Order: sequence, then C-alpha cells, then structure tokens
Amino acid sequence: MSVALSPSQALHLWHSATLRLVQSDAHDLTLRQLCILLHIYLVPPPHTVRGLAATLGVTKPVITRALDSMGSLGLVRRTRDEKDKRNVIIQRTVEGALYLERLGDIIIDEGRELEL
Amino acid sequence: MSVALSPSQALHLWHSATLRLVQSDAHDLTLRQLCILLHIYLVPPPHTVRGLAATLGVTKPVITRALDSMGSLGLVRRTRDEKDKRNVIIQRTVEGALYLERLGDIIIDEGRELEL
DNA sequence: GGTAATTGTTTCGCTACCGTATCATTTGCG
DNA sequence: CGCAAATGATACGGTAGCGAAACAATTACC
Repeated sequence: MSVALSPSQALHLWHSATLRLVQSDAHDLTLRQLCILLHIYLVPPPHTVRGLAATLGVTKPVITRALDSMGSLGLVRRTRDEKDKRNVIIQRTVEGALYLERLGDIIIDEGRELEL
Repeated sequence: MSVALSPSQALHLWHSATLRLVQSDAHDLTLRQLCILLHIYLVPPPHTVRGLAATLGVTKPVITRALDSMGSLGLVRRTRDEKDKRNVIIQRTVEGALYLERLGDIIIDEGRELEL
C-alpha cells in the first residue's frame, strides 16, 4: 500500500517533523549523517564506506567523518571485515536503533496531526 | 484527514526522501536551515528573527547566519519593518518557493513508492 | 528628554565539515 | 615474489557553523 500525500501534506509533514527534530535534537546530526544512519538501519547489510559514499554521491572522507562522529555518539559501530581486511563493516547499535525509533515516532505523530 | 503511517513506512519515507535530497542537493542546507525555510513558507507571516529563534529553540545569531546563507542563495529575502524599525521581516522569494516545490515532489514521489 | 528595554547584527574563539590529495594496509594477479 | 588495484583513514587548507558576549539602532516609558 502506498502513502498518498498532497503537496501541502508532504511539506507540512516535513516541516513539523523537522521542527521537532531540531527542537529536541540531542545529537544535532547533519542531513548527510542522518541519511547515513537511516541507510545503515533500513537497508540490508553489509555496509561499507565505499558503498555508502557511492550511494549518497559523496566522497569517502565524508563517510569516515560521519562514522567518527556518530560512532562517538554510540549510534554506530565499526568492525574490520575478517574475510577482506581492507573492508570496514558498519554495524548497528542499540542506541542507534532507539534514536531512529524516536524519529519514527515523531514522524508518525506529526502525520497523525495532519489536516487535509 | 490524517496520514496514517506505520513505523516502517515513516522511516523508509524519511530515508528515501532524505537520500534524494542529499544526492541532488544543489544548496546543501543544514537541518536547521531547511526547517527555517519550511517555516517561512508554511506558517503565516510575519516572520522575525526573534520569533524564529524562539520557535526553533536556538539563539538569534543562528537565525541571522541562516538568513545570510539562504539569502545569498536567493531562497529568502530580508526587509526592515517600517512600523518598528528594529524588526526585520523575512520574506519569501520565487526561487525559495520553487525549491520547496521540488522538495514536496520528492516526498510525494517517495511516498507513492512505499510498500507496506 | 533621558534611561531602560528590545531587536537584529557582529565579533570572538572554537569546533566541525568540505573536497583534494596522499597514505597505510590488504588483496589480486601476473 | 612483485607490482598494481582497492579500501579506508589521514593531512591540509579553507569554509561555515556554533554559543556567548558585546554592539548599534530603535522604541518604550517615566
């Protein structure tokens, strides 16, 4: 089932959810960082630096820095790939899952408040 | 009418739309900047620096800087309030409206692609 | 008229991000 | 074995964001 949104609904949903994210943002993530985090948790693994860089259309240092930041926040974890030690496998954490769960709650909540 | 979203739908919608925003971002706006832009265009005017700062829960220089950046991109325009010359009235531009129109299209598009 | 309050901007020192280029490590392959 | 390719991290110079504090301009109020 698809979600049918009117132009007004789409922007209002984005606005109210973004507003609540900004107001209550404990971590103050960049749009890119948020995108990386969502990708790691929503797309089937494995996730590598190179793969993420290609998907987002950014350079590799962007991914490395984002992983540094979010890693120190506990939202993400890095592990060396034992099969191919050049690769770094990016893994999920409990704290990251909780963060996205809260984000989902905000979006659902604001969607519920939408008036057509 | 409200928009009923499942947790999975909410996060997938956010992910795919954010991804397309990052991939194609001509302007590379911050989450805060995007929020300010949406607020200006979706909430009835007038909009002032102080009002925006209070709404977003940030300091005034954050708003000033965001208006500087987005102003030089043509997304927003500043005017002095003639009634009370201490105030700055933030106004919309054609280019800003087009930018948000494209954002709305992306969200609608990704909502349409959602599978339950 | 003169002082206090209000508004938006600027300055300051700092931190974080950007892309390019380079590096270290590991693997692939002749 | 030896060299090229691949992967992720780092160095570098530059830009932009941050909060706190100070500032100029305007208005409110006694």
